[in-house]
Amino acid sequence: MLDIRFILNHTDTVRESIQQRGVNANVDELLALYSKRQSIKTSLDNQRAESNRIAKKIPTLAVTEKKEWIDKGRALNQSISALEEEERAVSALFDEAMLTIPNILPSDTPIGASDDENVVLRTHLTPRQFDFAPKDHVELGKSLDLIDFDAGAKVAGSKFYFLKNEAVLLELALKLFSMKIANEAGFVSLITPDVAKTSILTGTGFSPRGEESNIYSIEGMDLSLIATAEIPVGGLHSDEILEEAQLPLKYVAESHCFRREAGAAGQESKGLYRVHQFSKIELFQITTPDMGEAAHDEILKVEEKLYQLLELPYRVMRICAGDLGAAAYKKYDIEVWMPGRSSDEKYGEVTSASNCTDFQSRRLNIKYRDSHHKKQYVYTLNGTAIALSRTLMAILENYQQKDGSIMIPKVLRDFMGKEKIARRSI
RNA sequence: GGAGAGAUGGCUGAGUGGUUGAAAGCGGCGGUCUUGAAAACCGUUGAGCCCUUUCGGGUUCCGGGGGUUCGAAUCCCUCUCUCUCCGCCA
Repeated sequence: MLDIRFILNHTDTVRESIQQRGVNANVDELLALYSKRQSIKTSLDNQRAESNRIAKKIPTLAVTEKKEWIDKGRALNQSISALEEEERAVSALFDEAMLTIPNILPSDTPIGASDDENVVLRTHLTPRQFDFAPKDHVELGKSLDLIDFDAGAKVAGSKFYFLKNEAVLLELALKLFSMKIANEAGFVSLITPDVAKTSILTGTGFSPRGEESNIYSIEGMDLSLIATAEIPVGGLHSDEILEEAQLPLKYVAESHCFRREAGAAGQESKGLYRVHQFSKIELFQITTPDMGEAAHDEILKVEEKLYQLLELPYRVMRICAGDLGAAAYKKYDIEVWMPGRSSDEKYGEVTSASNCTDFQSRRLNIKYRDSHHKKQYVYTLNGTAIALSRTLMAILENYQQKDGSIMIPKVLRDFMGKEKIARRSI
């Protein structure tokens, strides 16, 4: 959420962001609601002041005079109640409108409507040339008995799966490996609740309700399954005032992700690429505004280090205006080479690092006391260290051998206790 | 799941219907003292919103929501959370 005063003073900047992102948000309506709310509030304040004056006066009055003023107070309070109701209604509309306004954009944001217009910043490693016809991870997962989509569908529906055998070890190894690297960079490990309250969801910028919501809500409770650990970790310090000396706070969390992915289908979502449940390791930082840019770079650096150590070919993307989430001011993705993908470029997104500036912290109410003892909103940044299922599929596809076996990346061998996944003799 | 106790400012903790936005202590900030620091002493110190050039003024907020009353931190209802005991359980 932006600051309403910022919107009032920089209306054109906000309009530009809305236009460049191509989102549906009406600033004029918001401003109209704001001024309507203000005028109601002003007269409400005036009436309350009068009511308080009357209440204070009564104990000083003679018994004979009291009745008259008690009646006056009662009458005034009826008018106040009516105004309060009006104020509630307008405020609700105003709050709703505020939620539709996205973060602003830095001036160097690439212009574009969709992920097609994201900009390649750099590329690491040249994709391998196969001297045989490579299989995709679905085939590999089946032939090596690593992933069972049929069983997942039977138990939980389509787009659920069981991991089996070395796929389980590989996932666990990736978790430990990435946690360890993040720890070395000063990130504190967390395992979070897998559900969160609506206020935390909306504070982080997620919407649990509505047709397009990507969130599973729990029937009859004010709880939803989390779509990323960004949600509970963002909520961890909500309603707190931090000391500047505590910042930056750096967290790395095991992130269980539950997503409805309503309407997402087709070749691009084949196999493990787009599923209802997966895990990742998530990086999160809480910083002062000054530190934001450096923290963003640091998160990206950790991400790149992980994929470099895994020796997977990747490219770093700067995300264009139209492909940014509402909370993100600036965002980088890492895309890994996945030879089994059907798209032309065969790179698939595995991480995403966002600088959300104070957009989340304003809703979550996370502040810090600066050197002048002034309270300011913190910046929040988040990024995927490793998307486990997508990295798993990238490893299967990149490390496959002519004989159908899969080599294990060197950095994972100690965690796995083996260096190769071979066909089991049945 | 049952029974009880509680939730007050950055923290501890008073406060059961009318200058209580809130005692006291701690912490923070400013000052006196000191070569410097500590101690001591003095002063100051919650947040949001609105009006105001400044000074200042108004309003809301004592876990959340609702109610009683001219007036609620204080009374009533309800929800959430914490603690103790019992039950259940990995």
